[in-house]
Amino acid sequence: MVSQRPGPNLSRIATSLGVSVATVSNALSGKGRVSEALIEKIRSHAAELGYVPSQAGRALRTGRSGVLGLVLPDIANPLFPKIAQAIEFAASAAGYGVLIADSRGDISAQTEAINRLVERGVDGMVIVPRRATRISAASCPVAVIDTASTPGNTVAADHWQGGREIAAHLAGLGHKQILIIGNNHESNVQNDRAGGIRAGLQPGMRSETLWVERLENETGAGCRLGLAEKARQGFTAFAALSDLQALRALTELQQEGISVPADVSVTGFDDLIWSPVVTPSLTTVRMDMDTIAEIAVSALVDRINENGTREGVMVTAETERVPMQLIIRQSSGPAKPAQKTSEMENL
Amino acid sequence: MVSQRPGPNLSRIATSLGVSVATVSNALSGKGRVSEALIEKIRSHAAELGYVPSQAGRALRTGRSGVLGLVLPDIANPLFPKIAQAIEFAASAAGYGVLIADSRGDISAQTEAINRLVERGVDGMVIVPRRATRISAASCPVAVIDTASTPGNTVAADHWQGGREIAAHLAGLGHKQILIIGNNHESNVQNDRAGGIRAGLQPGMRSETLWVERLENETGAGCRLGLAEKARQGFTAFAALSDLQALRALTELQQEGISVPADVSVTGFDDLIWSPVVTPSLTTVRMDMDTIAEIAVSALVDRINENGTREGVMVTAETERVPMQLIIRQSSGPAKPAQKTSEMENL
DNA sequence: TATGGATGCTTAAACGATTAAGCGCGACCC
DNA sequence: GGGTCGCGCTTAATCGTTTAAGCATCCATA
Repeated sequence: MVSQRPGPNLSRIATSLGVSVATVSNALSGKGRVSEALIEKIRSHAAELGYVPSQAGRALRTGRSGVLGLVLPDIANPLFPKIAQAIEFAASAAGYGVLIADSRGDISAQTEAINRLVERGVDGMVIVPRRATRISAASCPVAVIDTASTPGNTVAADHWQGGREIAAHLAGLGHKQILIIGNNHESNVQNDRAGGIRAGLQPGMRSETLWVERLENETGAGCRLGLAEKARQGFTAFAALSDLQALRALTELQQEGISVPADVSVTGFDDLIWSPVVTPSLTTVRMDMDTIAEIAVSALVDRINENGTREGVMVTAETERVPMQLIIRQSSGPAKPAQKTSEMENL
Repeated sequence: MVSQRPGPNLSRIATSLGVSVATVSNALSGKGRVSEALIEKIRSHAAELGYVPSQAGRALRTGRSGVLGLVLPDIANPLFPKIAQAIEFAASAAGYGVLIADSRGDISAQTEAINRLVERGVDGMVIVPRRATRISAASCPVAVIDTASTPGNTVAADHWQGGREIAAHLAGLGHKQILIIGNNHESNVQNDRAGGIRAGLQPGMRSETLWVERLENETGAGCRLGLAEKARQGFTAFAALSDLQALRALTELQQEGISVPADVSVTGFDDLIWSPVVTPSLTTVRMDMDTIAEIAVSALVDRINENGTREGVMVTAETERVPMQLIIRQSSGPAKPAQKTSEMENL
């Protein structure tokens, strides 16, 4: 009843060439001692037969599945494609497959997702944690991608520095009053970004922070942010902590007849797919996901290859923060001279 | 040198209880003949020890890995999160894991990605093909999600019907001249959507199609679409074939001082994450990804469970097209009476 | 009282790979 | 010339699970 695997296996190659399975295995893996001539013969014959090693057999023997898990808080997050793509690429290059698991927002589902991956025998996993959750002990090496201020973080973009880049850019354009727009004040990432912006303000500049989530809890989802009013109050720059909020700000301002970047500037974070496409295209800060993924995966792979089991499962990397890159596009421009000096006196 | 798996295995449970491994296996799987009392004893002891069956051992014996592959043309496509989430959910519910593979846009990479999955021993895969590519024979069951007009398609949203919904909606609002905006005229999906729109036009309505890709090839990426000009020509509705193009259209029109929906209407496709968030929120058509994923996965699982190997690898499902749902938001409204009658004479 | 079958368990053989250990054999060294 | 070593291969054990087959035991039926 067992469905036969279609392809040939080691023993078929072995009997077909009149050698032992062990020799074939050694020849293909290049590990044992086999003569050059035989290696060549075995390899070509294996290729001819289209031999594909059985991961199951290998996994059973070696105790390694060759698969990494990727746990995401919510795949619907638009940042996900880049992360997944980068992780998949890095893992693939390192010879690993990637098993995905979505924790669908809630924390118990995150634990469940981790368990599912462990049951599937992943050799390690990359976790992008939900808000400030603590990773309950998984029985395999774990790399965490969140932000440097998260305890146990392995590697992440330097969100704080990204915030400073934004602040410096806006300062250079002459903006004095900056409205920071975030959607989740519990997110470590967003707090770091906002902190970076505030830390980068020059003397004579001030900022205020608008948490959209709070606004929505009070007045319902999809509500107006009231940015036109803010502009009238003297804010000339709207620094969103994610491109989604930036897009929201941009379209709301446009709808209200406020011109971007002539009247006010709008900036975002993450350089999501639509950022270059909207009009005006969005000035934002990009994470170097490829580098982050590569560091996370190679830290994970290094730990997996140390056969001596360390005490902790959390993996650490040498480089903990990867710089973010400012992408200047059309949505940011020189600050319009303040008209309402009464508001400026608030400084 | 072989790293020991941490948890207990069948034989540890067996010796610990003084029974044979086979009995333990039978008790846990409920397959053979074991007395009720012993089953209970074994199960509780296994749970106590935190026994987790080894997928590797099971896979080797049964020839099934319990893993499905998901091949995507380009994870960076913003539609991906929904597909991945839905597939992961459906697969998870059916007891399968999901291994992802990105073909990164190009066709040879798609073949490579498929091979990688086959090498990892997936039991089947879901493929969202790149444009009009033919799937080169994979040696496992394959479900294709594209559009009903693609040969070999397993299940997909009814893009044609979605187009008709849009057309009917715009017709009901009194629009006469509709500009269809697509980005890729080789995409089966986009062609079906455009075809559906055209087929749904009422007498007295006309449409024109603008392929952004062509425009970009001529004038460079990120170029203006010239929609304001089109609006002046008498087009009152802009029906984009994806929300990304809709967003592009919406922001360009707003930037040019054209009000949406007061002056013109904009519609999209797919109900992507930003659609409800932009101002005005986007009228669009949503695919029922959960249903599509469930159909695809269950067709795949059914085929996997038929141990008799059928000749073809392409899986078919009973329901081939899943209706799309019109989501009416703020970006579409009544057509403004035509001012340039000269243009209207073109009818 | 035999006989047949159901019951509850064990034995053992796979699945396909890896890898330590062993075994001739020729070369080399002192 | 005897001991040692390296080479090139084989033998055999092992990973953890599933499952067909076998073997007592006991109950029911003739």
